[in-house]
Amino acid sequence: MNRDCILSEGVLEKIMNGATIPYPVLQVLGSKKMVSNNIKDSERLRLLLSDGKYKINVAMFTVPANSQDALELYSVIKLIRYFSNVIRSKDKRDMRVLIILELELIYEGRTVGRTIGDPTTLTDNEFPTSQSSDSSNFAGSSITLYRRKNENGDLFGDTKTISPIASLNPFHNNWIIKARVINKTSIRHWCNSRGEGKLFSCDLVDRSGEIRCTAFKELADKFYECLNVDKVYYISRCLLQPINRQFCNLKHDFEMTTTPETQVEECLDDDLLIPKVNYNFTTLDKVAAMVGGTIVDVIAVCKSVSELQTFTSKSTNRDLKKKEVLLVDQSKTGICLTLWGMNAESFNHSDQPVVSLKNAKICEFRGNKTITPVMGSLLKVNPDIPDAYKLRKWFDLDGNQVEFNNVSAKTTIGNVPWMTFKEAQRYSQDHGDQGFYFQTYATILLIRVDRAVYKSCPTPECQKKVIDLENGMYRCEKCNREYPEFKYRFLVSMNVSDMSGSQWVTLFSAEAEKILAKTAQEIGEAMEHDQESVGKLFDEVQFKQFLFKIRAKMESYNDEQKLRMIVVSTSPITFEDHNAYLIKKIEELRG
DNA sequence: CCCCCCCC
Repeated sequence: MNRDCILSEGVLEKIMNGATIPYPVLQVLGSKKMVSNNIKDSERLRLLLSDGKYKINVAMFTVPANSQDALELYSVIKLIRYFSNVIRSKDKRDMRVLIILELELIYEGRTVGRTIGDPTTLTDNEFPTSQSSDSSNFAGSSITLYRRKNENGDLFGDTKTISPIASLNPFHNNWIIKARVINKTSIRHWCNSRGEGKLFSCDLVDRSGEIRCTAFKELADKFYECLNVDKVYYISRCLLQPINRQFCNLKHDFEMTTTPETQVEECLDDDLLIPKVNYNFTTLDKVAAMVGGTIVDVIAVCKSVSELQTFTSKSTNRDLKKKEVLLVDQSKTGICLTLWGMNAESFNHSDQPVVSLKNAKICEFRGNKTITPVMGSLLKVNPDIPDAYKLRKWFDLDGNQVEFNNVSAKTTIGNVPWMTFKEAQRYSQDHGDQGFYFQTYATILLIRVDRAVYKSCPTPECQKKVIDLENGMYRCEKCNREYPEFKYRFLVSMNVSDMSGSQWVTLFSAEAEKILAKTAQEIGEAMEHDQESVGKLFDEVQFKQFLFKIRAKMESYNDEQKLRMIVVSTSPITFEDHNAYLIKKIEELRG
């Protein structure tokens, strides 16, 4: 095969003069592992590359950790992402290099087996080494000369150029950035098979861009107090590594790690030109299409907020607090924001505010997407930014009336579809196995008083029914233990009816307590002494009407398929919503 | 070098 024509002949001269040529094809004529001071780094290569006409020996490439490809002699590669940049070498000489962020192996070296063409070496003199072509990207913004008296003969002692964050890369060592900390995590400990330690990270911005900086172990302690949110710092001598986009959506190809040589110095004359937060918002319709685990920035209106829910995790036995917020935006998409712990408790905004989230995680459960803040996320209510005002205006003008496509349908908030019991029974024939949610406006007809409460295991995380040994002890089969006491719990079976017919439904403690306005303990104790009063209490609830949100699922009992319906929430009916549903139904009937 | 972030 004649491969003489496959290289992008002459392209290196253009690239090394600042041009960006899409996907140049080059040949590897040599490679050498780079060694840098005190940083163990076997994956950085300095490459000798040829375009068939010219060759350069100043191409740098960080081999991705999972790369299977070997860049052996004579390989032919295609550059996917790259740029040329001026760096200062150890001998303080400026030189222009080609930095390759991503490449594709086209032909393995052994199949090519020779040098293509007769390339001549392009030397430094043939391409410019002034910073001008780089700085033009940041139009007179954060490239400033930082002059300072030499106080301690230290790093900032002589005249230095402040580098834009966007220009940082692993091949450029003598940089200083002037950046604002816009977000900082707390110190977190980890322990896994590879070891243990602690860390924190913070996000840094300047006018050119943003980057994450992480400090590990003793450096976490050293720098935690030195770096504070909203403050501006001069930072230098961190290690740059390719970004892991699974956990960081900052717009940068690299992230930084502090080293023992890292210098941090607060900039006391706070530079107002340095922005506060760089958002990169994704609209909710796009969020819905992304895979679980992705980190995104979103801005949306809180259409509704659930009650605080508290429960115990079955897998970890931990007590959890949760609140669900329905987020909507102009893409007519609704998505559930799940808040946990402190975030859930402190979120008390029922006035439909705008919220912005930086670095929130997309979660996926049975195909339904939700969003949740994670370590390193930044949640703001009514942020003072143009996007927030735009959204506010849209929602107040017409967003309120829009019907949203809720992509977190299987949560207790948002658009749970209306169905009558009869419709739900029919729907369950095809969809009952995986379960579904619906809502209906129904009347309580009958509560089974005798079995409304049961004696449960006193261990909070168990809840299993105990056996009364009738000697003052109660046995839990699940815990395989006997206890001197038990705890009453609700398991209420109720017959309710809507316009289509009646249905037996189950209520657990939270909802039963709401309807009966008594705790399971109170009812249980009353049952022991005064069954009549309990009967009366249940009579009072009879014929009361609620909007029932129900989870329906086909379950098998002794080889028999049975449709089980669990009430997940009861609330007073809003006739506005119910009427809108009825009108829609009537219009459907009229065709 | 973390990357867990909880529930159905």
